Amino acid sequence: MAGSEQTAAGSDQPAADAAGPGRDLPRTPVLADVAERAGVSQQTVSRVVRGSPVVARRTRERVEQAIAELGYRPNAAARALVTRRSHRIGVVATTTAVYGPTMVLQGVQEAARAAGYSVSLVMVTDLAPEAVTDAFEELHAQSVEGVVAVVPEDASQHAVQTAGALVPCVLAPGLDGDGVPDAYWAELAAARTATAHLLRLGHRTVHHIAGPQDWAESRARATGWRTALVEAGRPVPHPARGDWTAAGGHAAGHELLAAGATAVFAASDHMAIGVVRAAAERGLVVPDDVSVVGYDDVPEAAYLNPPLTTVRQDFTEIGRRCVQVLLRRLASQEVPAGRDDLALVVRASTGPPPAPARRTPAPRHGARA
Amino acid sequence: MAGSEQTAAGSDQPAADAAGPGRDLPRTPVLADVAERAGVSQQTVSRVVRGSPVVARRTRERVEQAIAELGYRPNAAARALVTRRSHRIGVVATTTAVYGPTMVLQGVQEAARAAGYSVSLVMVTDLAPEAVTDAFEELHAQSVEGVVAVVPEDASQHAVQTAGALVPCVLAPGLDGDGVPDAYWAELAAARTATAHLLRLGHRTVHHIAGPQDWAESRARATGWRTALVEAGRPVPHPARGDWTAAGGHAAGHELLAAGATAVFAASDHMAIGVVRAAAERGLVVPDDVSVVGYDDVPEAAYLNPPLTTVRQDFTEIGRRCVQVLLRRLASQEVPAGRDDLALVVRASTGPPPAPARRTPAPRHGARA
DNA sequence: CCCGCAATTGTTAACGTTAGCAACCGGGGC
DNA sequence: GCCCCGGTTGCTAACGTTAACAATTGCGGG
Repeated sequence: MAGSEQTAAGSDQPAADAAGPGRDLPRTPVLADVAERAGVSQQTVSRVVRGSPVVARRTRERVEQAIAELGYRPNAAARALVTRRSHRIGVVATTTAVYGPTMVLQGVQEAARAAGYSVSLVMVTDLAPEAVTDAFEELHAQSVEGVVAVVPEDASQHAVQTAGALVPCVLAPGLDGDGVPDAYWAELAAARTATAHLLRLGHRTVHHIAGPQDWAESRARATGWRTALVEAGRPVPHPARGDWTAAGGHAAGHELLAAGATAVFAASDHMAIGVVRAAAERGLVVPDDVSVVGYDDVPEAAYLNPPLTTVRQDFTEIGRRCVQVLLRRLASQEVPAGRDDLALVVRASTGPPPAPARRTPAPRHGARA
Repeated sequence: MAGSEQTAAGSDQPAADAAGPGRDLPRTPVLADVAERAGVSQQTVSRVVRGSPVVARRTRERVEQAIAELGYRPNAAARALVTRRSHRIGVVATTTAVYGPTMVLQGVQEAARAAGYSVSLVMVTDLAPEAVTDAFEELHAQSVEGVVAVVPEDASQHAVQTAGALVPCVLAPGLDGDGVPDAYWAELAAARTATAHLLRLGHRTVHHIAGPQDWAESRARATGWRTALVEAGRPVPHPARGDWTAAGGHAAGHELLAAGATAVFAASDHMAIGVVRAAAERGLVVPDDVSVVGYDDVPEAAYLNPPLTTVRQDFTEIGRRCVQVLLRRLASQEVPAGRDDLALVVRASTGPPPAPARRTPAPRHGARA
């Protein structure tokens, strides 16, 4: 050991080490190379790299210098192999509702990185349970330590149960286990508030465009809407169903508007955009003839025509919470429950109904429909 | 075969898991377990797993059954260690302009998966060169075989050069090396077409809201806009600068409208949304008083008020192409050049100017600003 | 002057897989 | 009868790292 090549007059190409791979060979350096250069054992280098406190100061400095000179990088695969820890989490995300999942993804990435984890991504376009299961399998094959799923609850139900046995999973809102109800209640409450806002403006009732059936979020929002209506003793019209997109909202909007809706609560901003468009196509002015409320508060919401009243949601925070829950679960710690990032933000797309129940206001534009 | 440790009888542990793989121990099975069960060597199992053709049919079947029974999964880390191939590519993505990068990411993911690669994601919020370099370093530490970068060209310049020496990199539009000019020309041409469309409608000139300076896309689009103006011999007004967002477009839009713009070409749909809003705030009607063109064709564009004329872009395809280029480069194959996914789609946000040079039309709304 | 302790450092053996080569086997050509 | 053959299969040694334990050192106390 400590065969200092330098003293051995190594100006040209001496046998740098036993096997004799020339030192000028640009092979990526490994622990052994650093050890040789620093004149210590591999184990000591390993200790330095991992920040073990038992290394003498002088030794550590010498090793660190050797690392810097050689440009040494630990090999993740070797490390994962021996420690049985990959320091990697997986994300299964749907791509349907672009804005939300993306922001969640960002939060996940951010939090994971901060915690020393890297993230593997699998995006699923096909939401058949089988496809989702495949996604989990693939992540499992990469030996991720946990998975965050940003997919509709129903599609992932089976997959989570199957994969959950192999690797810890957290479902999107990040409040699973005992927390699930909380996430549900929070969404429900926000939807209820949004609906109540419309009722308070004087609308006799509020129509709803729900999201896809298999999302728990859709159900929570629909239930919140229904709750507000029932509490106020108003009729509960049959909800339309959208697919989170503007196109879906547009179709559903026409349907509702044809039925005489004066207030529409859409389960996503993009669907709300479609509703506003449908109204315009029918010669109706928002908010004079019809009020529209969205959900998500996408960045554009404040700049639409008219600016959209909506429920703000902190997607990034959701992503961070997912990671937190996952990591705590991995460490068998208690996970926090509760969610308070939802807030109604009132803008110009909502107003009193055109013809309130009791009063007959001066006609202002006259619905041209 | 596997019995070597047993004959050696070295361990004091009751054979449970020291020697024989305790069949009731729920440890995850490894190659050796399958080998023992199938009565063959590890090597043969390995060959079956990898689909090597030299295994006899009967043997293969026996091994496959053992694999199924045990639920064996190859260990990715061990495999990566010995083959020196991670079958993983990295993506560095900015999160600023949500729609584009997300769709690119989806294309990347899709293509990578199809090619047997998994993807590691690092999102950068801070676009300082140093932060971007960090992102590359992190991916390198995960021993990715290549990196796709969806970040502004300038921020990644340094990082790509640094990291490029260690691992192959492809920059977002996916046509680098000799292809870069092509991507540039395609964007330029599309912007030129969009601008020409406005001129053909009768506008004396067209104002422009550019994207952030450090994106090559911004420069290409601005140049295309300028080219169209120069070709038509029109004055070239000073362009405003946005940040891809509706908020930025809103501010820039006010600026341009105050300067009397009748036609605005925004470098992104979200900025165009901001412009339309700014127009509305000034009592201007789109397209009667001012025409607006966007870029991207986000899914909502067709449902805005009014539906937005814009340049369609196939982001997913871009992502796929990035992977293709990367993989071909890894195999030292020729990479294709060229890009033809851009197309102007004309909708209702563009029309003739309110007061063409020669005629004096009846004033219709009168700007209340 | 020796013992033991604490602080360091080194040695050995995994981790689960694949590559390279050796070994085996039944059969046909000479 | 011998040798070589292609088709299979097995053995051994890596790959780069960490865990567990052993060895070495310096130092104060008995």
